[in-house]
Amino acid sequence: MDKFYTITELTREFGVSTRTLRFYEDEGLINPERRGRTRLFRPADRRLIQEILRGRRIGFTIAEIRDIIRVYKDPPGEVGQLEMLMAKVSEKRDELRQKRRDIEETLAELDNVEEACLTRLAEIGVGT
Amino acid sequence: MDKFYTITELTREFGVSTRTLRFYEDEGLINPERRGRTRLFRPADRRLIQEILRGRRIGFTIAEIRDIIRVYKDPPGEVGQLEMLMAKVSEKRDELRQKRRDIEETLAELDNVEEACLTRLAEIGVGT
DNA sequence: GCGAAAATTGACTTATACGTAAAAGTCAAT
DNA sequence: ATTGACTTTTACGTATAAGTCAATTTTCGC
Repeated sequence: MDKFYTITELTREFGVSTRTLRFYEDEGLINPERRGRTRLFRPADRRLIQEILRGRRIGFTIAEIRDIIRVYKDPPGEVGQLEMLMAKVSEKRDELRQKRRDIEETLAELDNVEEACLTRLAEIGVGT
Repeated sequence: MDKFYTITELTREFGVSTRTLRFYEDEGLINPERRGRTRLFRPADRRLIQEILRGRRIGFTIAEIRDIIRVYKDPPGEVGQLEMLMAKVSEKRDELRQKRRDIEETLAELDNVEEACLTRLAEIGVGT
């Protein structure tokens, strides 16, 4: 098989621009192969992009996403580095839990907003 | 009672700068009273700031936060406006649910990262 | 009512995450 | 060899959400 994707195939699949994928490469998040100058994206690259976009959706910065990715490719060898990373992971986890709470609360609030809209619509409907 | 807060009390409580709160005022998110030129923040303003920061944490833009806030203050009177708002609410809800999924997945991944770190640490520890 | 501390304003700067334009290269098909 | 669709690189531009700085007020404690 040895399937690969072109850059535009992936931009279409994920709804991002070519600029975005090249930017991610510049930032060292992905490293597609080349045939001449043209990028060849392998399934592994594709999965990586999915991860990057997931990180992006929850508000991670490029640097943070890079840190997470790096653990897999190139796990740090020094104890100090490992401990720093674990501290960061712990911090991120707290942050994500906070975010999850925020989302729950905001979802509840959106329900209120919707209800307020419906009430208002009913008022208008009755009045006319 | 008629308690109020100064701007710095709130910056300390919420860990933001005075410039940030003034920025939110410029953007029409809050409207603290004035005694002379000095802002007086009432409990209602304080709650509003909590909401704004919650919105910020989950990645809403200022404009989106403003839209949500406006519904309470000044619910739209036209049917068209109401329907537009409800469509937005629905969209936001989908977005938040996606984000919640992303967070769950990333939390799971952070567990993996941590485990990888621990394994690596154990290896190093044994080796030396 | 005075002086330090706090608050205000405006103008400018910053960081992140791309967008956009220009100019040239690639490649398959005609 | 040319067309057309796609891709590349480089370089500069932009929007959002504040931060920084400096120059004034304003307020508070005594």
